Amino acid sequence: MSYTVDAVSKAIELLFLVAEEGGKGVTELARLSGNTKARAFRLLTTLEESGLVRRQTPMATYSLGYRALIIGSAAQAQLSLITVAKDMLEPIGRECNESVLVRIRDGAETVCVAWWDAPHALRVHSQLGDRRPLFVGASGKLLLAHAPEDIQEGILSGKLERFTPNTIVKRTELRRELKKILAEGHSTSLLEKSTDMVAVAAPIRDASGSVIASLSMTAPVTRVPRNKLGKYVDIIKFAAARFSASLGYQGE
Amino acid sequence: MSYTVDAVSKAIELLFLVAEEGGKGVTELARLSGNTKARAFRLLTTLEESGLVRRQTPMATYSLGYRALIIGSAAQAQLSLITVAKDMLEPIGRECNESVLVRIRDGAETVCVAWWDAPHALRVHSQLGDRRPLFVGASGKLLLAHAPEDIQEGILSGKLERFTPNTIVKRTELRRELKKILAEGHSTSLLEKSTDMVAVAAPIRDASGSVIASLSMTAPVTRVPRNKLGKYVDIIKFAAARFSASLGYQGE
DNA sequence: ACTTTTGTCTCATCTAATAAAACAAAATAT
DNA sequence: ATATTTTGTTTTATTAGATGAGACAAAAGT
Repeated sequence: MSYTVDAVSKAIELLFLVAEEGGKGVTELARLSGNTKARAFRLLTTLEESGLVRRQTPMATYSLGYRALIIGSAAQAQLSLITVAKDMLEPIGRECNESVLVRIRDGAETVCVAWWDAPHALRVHSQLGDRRPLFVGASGKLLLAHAPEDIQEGILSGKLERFTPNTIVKRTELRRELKKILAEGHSTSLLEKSTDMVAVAAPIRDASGSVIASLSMTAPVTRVPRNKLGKYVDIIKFAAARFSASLGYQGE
Repeated sequence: MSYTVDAVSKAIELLFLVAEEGGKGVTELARLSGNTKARAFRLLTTLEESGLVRRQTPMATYSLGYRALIIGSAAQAQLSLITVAKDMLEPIGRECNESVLVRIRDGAETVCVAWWDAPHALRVHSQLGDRRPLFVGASGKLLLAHAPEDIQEGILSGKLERFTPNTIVKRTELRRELKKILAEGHSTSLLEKSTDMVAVAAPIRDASGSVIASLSMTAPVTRVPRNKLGKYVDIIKFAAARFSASLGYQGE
């Protein structure tokens, strides 16, 4: 028996459901979450009372509330990864003269948690909360390479969706790529996610030494052709090491 | 009997407590939240399992987790106030050529939920989640004027902390000011919160007509002396009206 | 080495969350 | 308009499961 309170787990599950799919009613949320209508109603009412979700009348459709926003900003202040990123990302970006961002793994996806946009007219526009699959792109593959076995197996046994001609969709090839990423300590992407972008990523470690995030640079291929990518590998790897040091990582 | 689930309310209360005071242990959180140690432990373990909080070992100290961050970014996407602000704030700011921001009321405080920084060397630096009391400054007083009676009474019966010589600390004066704000449809602040800033605020209304936020402009008094403030009143009032219209407000 | 304080765990008790079903209020169809 | 379906909301009796108290262990402090 684990030390968790079922009603709370179910309520949080419901909160995440509302986060993913805002604007749904009690009946649908109940169905999607596998709760009875009565339970879903009571849990949602409780969440509403706290301000985490709010009910749009009429028709009682639920979406996230302002308290969720506030919790999010408090999290930004408490997560050292984010506070460090706030200080370090801009200098790193200026060094690259390209957009840089920090992504973490959330299940089988990566999420952008911090970024700095390069001041070019043509640039990648990133945003807090941007998601993408774990197996494409420099940071995706990097985080996949450092993910627990079960996550890796989950990805490798599922279908690998093709985004561009360069997307790695063959299992064996992806496995080889992951091995290479671990050996070299960085990851690159040439037009894997979209046909005009390249990227470089390196691991960010916390005090315990485990990889908690990726630091990546991404730029249009027209500005950074593949033979010029090597220069950025060094910058990003070194910057990621400094980043890790700021988080208390002692290794090398 | 209200339709809320007690365990869930208590868990969320604990989540908010962790948001306010990160880095505390089970015993202290239990004491602060009025729960038994066993209950606090179980609730925190449940929150931890969901990723909303995380436990720093050793010493089991709790702080917000990445899921809180993710929920926050989802909330930004779902709250129309925020999405509208993302589009409208920059043009409004450029029109003023000063920093502009949107604040909401949270209990007896205001919270910054969106902002645009003017590109001056000397500028107000705002941030998501910035808090301040409800009775000082242009947006504070504006939101107080539109707050429910019990909130107003709570503020007016408590102590009004002085921040500058210009802070309104007399009840009767504050009451008069609130009445004036309601009558005129905007609010101003001359050096009330800090000795070098002035501000103008106007109400943002949603489709139901209730005031849900304030739109304000704030600038150093050296750039906007008090006799030049009138110009901004018009800009901000008009901008707030457009803002409200974007949120579905039909009135005038 | 001792004391205090912390986090973790067990267990019997009874609160309080639950499912099911009735109800009401919309929305949709006829 | 009226009937029908689908929604959200409320009640109630039942028993699952959350609870408080306190034991325990592992640190932290003295």
